[in-house]
Amino acid sequence: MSDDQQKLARYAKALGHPVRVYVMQLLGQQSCCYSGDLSEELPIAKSTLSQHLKELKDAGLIQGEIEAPRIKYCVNKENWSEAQELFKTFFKI
Amino acid sequence: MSDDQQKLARYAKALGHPVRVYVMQLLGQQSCCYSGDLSEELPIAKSTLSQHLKELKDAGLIQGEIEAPRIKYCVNKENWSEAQELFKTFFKI
DNA sequence: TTCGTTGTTCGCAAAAATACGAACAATTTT
DNA sequence: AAAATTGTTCGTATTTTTGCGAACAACGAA
Repeated sequence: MSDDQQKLARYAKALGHPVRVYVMQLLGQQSCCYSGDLSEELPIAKSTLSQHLKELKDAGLIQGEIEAPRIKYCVNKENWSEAQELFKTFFKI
Repeated sequence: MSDDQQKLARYAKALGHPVRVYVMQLLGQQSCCYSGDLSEELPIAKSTLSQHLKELKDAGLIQGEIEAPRIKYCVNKENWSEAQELFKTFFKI
């Protein structure tokens, strides 16, 4: 069980929920977003959304920047690239 | 939250554990494998491994074929291709 | 038919994920 | 300073995941 397999599993796990996939896909289209934007579109409680964002942050896929009184979320490009590479290799693309 | 996002999340979830990534990666190199082969290489109980294989089977990523007294596991090519496409699009490769 | 091999299923336990509302904190607006 | 906005954290409950050993089932071999 290699290090890359561990990392891939970690990223996959973070993407293992529809809400989190949705968020990442949105951040692919528009570079940033705010929790409030998401909250309007998604049928979940704010606290639940916050937890999903935390999961993505903990996995390293996104990062938050304070822009008072809001928080601007963006893709963590470095880790996103890593995930991209890992999945690319995994699927032998 | 689209259907594709649901599917992607489902596949990602199935790949969200190192053991399961390991199994899929092995099946990428050699077309098939037996539970016994994996059991020797992985530091987990047979019953635990069996559960992980069931997860991959339930997600549609692998399929088992009886080859008494063993079970031959292979990649489910159709679903694997689907997953491949979904991730490809997701990562904009 | 009895034994051995292979792998699943069962029963259990502990940990993690999911989800919600209420309370809280930080900052801006009034 | 008071009120409004934004989003996190807390407390709680439910469900799912992970893991093990023991028991079981299916089949081939002796």
